[in-house]
Amino acid sequence: MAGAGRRSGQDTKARIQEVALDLFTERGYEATSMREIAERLGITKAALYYHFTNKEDIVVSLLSRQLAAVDELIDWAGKQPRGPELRREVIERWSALTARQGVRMFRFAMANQHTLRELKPGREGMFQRFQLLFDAVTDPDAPLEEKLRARLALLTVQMSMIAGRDLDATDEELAEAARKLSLELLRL
Amino acid sequence: MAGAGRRSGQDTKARIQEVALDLFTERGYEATSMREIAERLGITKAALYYHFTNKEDIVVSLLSRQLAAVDELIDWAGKQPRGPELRREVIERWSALTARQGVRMFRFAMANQHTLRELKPGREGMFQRFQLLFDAVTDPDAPLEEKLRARLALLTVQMSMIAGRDLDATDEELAEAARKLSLELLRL
DNA sequence: GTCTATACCCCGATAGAC
DNA sequence: GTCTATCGGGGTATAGAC
Repeated sequence: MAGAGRRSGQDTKARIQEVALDLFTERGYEATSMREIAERLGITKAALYYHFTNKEDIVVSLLSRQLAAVDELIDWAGKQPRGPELRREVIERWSALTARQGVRMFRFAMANQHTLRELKPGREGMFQRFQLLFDAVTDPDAPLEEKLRARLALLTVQMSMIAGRDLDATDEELAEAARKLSLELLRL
Repeated sequence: MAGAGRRSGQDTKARIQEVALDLFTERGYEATSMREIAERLGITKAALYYHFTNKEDIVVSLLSRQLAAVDELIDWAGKQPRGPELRREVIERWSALTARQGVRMFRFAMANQHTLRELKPGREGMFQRFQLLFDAVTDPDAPLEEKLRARLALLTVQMSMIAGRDLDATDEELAEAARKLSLELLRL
């Protein structure tokens, strides 16, 4: 066991992420100040800037694992033959990803859409990532309704986590219901 | 015709709302500063505070007409007998409201969810308003999936305006496709 | 390598002069 | 009805203590 009076940099960094995720989710990214984060941890604002280059960097660090998983799904989908089977499989994986990565992160992402749209961590921002997933699930020549259907099916998984928050069901039950409705929208 | 060199207070107020709606929608509420709004109009920040008590007041003034229409729908729905017929009619009115009030306003509302959740203009905030609409459309004893279905059906109308933005269709075509999918979700 | 002190300029908001 | 001046607090940058 390490001494209690000293903290490693790794430890502090993780604690910053922990506190930041809580505050960003509760009050929103913009409404949360660097001073608040620092105060909760008993350190100064400047200490945050040792561990992260700026406020945005904190949020990017929080999302990086999620984004890597999404990128993996996009790459996988790009290599498969198009069709109803792919659509079903993408929804299944997308749904599993949401459940596994933690509903907490996705609630955070949905609640801070506007902020996140500006960020470009790695590949090209999550707006473009959604676009890529949409493309994997839709035929480019499909009629408007079909394209909209595909987009809504993917968004349904996340939307449900927000819209069903008060429904007195566990996150797992909610995710399962969302998965079913999502497949239904794609007529699978 | 009024003289061109003088502006009435009404005029200035309307011009502030115009510029603010543009900026709030493009860059988001939090990312837009009072100075930017003032600069675009060739006045100072302080002048804004003559016309509006604070930044939030501008956004509330922009939403007031929309909210009045939503309140009307809630009140009407509350007086009708529950059932599939009411569900269909609520979706139809909700959809028409979205189209009529202007997609622009709803894009703004969706893009700034987190900000708007804190506001309580008049009745009780738009989070509670959604809740009331949900209640009108769902049986309290319905299973989880049915309740989620109702919520998603209502949200689909708005979500489509965001998700289908790149689909190279007119707002009217998009709204019509969304209406159909929304009814489909409710199995009507 | 880890953090504090301090200073910068922009933010929303207010007071008071014109 | 609009301005200037000012306030506390926000994100950010850096110098330097340990």
